[in-house]
Amino acid sequence: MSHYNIDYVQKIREQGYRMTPQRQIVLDTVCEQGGHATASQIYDSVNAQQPAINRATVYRILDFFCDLQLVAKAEIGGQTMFEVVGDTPHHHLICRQCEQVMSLPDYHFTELAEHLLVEHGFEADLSHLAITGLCAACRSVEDD
Amino acid sequence: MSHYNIDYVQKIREQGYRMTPQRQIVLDTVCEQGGHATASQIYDSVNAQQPAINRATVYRILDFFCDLQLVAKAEIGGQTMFEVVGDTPHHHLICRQCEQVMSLPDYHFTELAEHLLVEHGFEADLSHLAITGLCAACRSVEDD
DNA sequence: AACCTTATTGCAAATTTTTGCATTAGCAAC
DNA sequence: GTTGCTAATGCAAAAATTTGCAATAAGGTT
Ligand SMILES: [Zn+2]
Ligand SMILES: [Zn+2]
Ligand SMILES: [Zn+2]
Ligand SMILES: [Zn+2]
Repeated sequence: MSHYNIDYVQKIREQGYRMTPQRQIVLDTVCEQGGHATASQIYDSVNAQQPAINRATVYRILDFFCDLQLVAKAEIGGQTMFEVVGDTPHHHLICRQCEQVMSLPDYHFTELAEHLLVEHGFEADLSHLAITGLCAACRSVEDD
Repeated sequence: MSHYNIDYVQKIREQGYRMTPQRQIVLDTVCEQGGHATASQIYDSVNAQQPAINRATVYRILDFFCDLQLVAKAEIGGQTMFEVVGDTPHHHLICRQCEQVMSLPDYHFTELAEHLLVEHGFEADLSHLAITGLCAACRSVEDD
């Protein structure tokens, strides 16, 4: 999952914010991570490359990227995870029993998005939802 | 929002867990709070009544109630909020611009739940979702 | 290239949340 | 009512996250 196809620098500047080396490194790191990573994991990785970058800075940058929707945050298995908002938006179904995490392409939610827009005028960011519940396997066990 | 109409004691015991005075007080407190409250706010309130109850205990109990689905947790406005799962399940639409929080009855999501069940065998807990996006008011401003 | 405005950073401290472990106390069985 | 098993609590320390503030630097302007 790379970010090089989005003009994130422009996206940052056109809102009056600034691009900094710290932000560049954090963004690169989140991208390299590929899947989901916690803030702490991302900090560790950033720290390994650039020990001078402060922990608070990394946390603030992750927050900032979420606001700009360059990065998505979701609670998965009791942990807050970060992931680049890439070219393939997706959602997750998380089993509360076996903790399994399934991924799901986002077209399943277009109907819902449409509904929220038409009936509530609300333009939902359905780019990375984490929904908990019981997976098929765990459901059949519960039926005993 | 009261919990006195659910047999939460049975729900706890039938899973092999125990009812304790600490759990009783935390549950009462979450109910009294009415709407959403952070773990810290709940601790403060518990602490005011029973200073002997430890902070870690309150955090563990909130987590426990979430697992049992007596309490729902959701990220709202950048904060993790707790709320009793009452007799009227609902969801929230949170505007990323003006931070406004709207409530929504849960029947809007039955279609989605159905879909996830039929196509993915996944029984979603759609009891308290928090969806971010842009509200109608903020959308019309952006169109300028 | 020098200058200005103010967004961003680093630092240190505060706050919040999690964790390991010894002790306590539910509650089921007798 | 006593006993026994083990879930749950308190405590203290660790880890994670947030915050206030002075110093720094991005990037638009001259
Ligand atoms: Zn994901
Ligand atoms: Zn499962
Ligand atoms: Zn709610
Ligand atoms: Zn709004």
